[in-house]
Amino acid sequence: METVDEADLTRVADAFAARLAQSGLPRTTGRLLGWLLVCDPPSQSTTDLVEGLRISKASITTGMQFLVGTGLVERVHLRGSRQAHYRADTKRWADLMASKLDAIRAMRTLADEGLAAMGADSARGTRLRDVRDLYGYFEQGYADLVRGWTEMKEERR
Amino acid sequence: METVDEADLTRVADAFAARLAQSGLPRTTGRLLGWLLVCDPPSQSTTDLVEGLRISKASITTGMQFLVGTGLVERVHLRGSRQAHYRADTKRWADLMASKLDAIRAMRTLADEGLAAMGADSARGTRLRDVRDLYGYFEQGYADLVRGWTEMKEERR
DNA sequence: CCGTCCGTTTGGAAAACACTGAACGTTGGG
DNA sequence: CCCAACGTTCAGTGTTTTCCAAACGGACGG
Repeated sequence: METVDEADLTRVADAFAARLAQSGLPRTTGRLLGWLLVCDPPSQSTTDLVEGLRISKASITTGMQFLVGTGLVERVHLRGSRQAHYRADTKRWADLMASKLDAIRAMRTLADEGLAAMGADSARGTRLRDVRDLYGYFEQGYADLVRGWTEMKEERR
Repeated sequence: METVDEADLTRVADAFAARLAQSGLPRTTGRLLGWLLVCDPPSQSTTDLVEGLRISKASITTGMQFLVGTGLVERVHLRGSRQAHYRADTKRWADLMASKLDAIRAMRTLADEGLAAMGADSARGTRLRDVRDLYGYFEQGYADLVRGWTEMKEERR
């Protein structure tokens, strides 16, 4: 059993962080999340994280507040230790994908409201109708996708 | 033919801007894009925009550089006018939706690379495998969605 | 009741960002 | 040849964000 190079793992965590940063997540928060996906053991204490990622305690607190808030990470209490431990909850990543449906729906709704604000049949509405049709299509299809995933997970139970 | 209240339209444009701002788009750029979806006439000169949106010339230049760069807006030259005119190109919004596929794929790739960096069969890889499966599913399904849209548009031609 | 070990809050430094007015270069009309 | 109009670039300002060190407060062991 070959041991895994820790430097490789931090690189993986940082790669995740870089990608997540493009979605607006702060760098340190992304590093926390990425690290929790690859670390060993899967549950890490604050001091573990400070040591492994060279991030201040303060940043860990704020980052974890967000991650625990979204459910992507859960706090666990390990017996025998008074420290807080954190563990990635991969089941919740599906919620993250599902939440994008809200963004799509919001855009479709916006287009509908815009159309209502003008004469819905006027030539001026052509552009908004295009936008609404596009988002309407994806709203429908993406909702099916999300449903498909959850159903697949349920029947595997 | 009832005339449309211009204040209502700026409100629609601003609503779009607010939504797009949540995706990281600067406020003024979002207002430009929203306005071009509802304005009349559909093609607007820089001075039209300065007047209608109370945005500085400079911001219009930089905002339009981005919007034209993504293809969401196109520059048109109206005969008889030396001014640059901008028009929303709603066909390109589909590209925007398609580009999200890249983000999904990037995440799936990241997970795969992470798995490769560790022993792929180790128990440690469970979390990354979960993530990869999720993104793999959505990568596949979303690609089908995008394809469905383009095919639908092509056969309507 | 004291000292130690936690995590959180606070205050602030540094950097990134959005937006603007003004200066600039270019182009067409007179 | 000059003037006016137009878009771009530049430099500066105010705001927001990210991150940390230090102060703080609570809980447990002795």
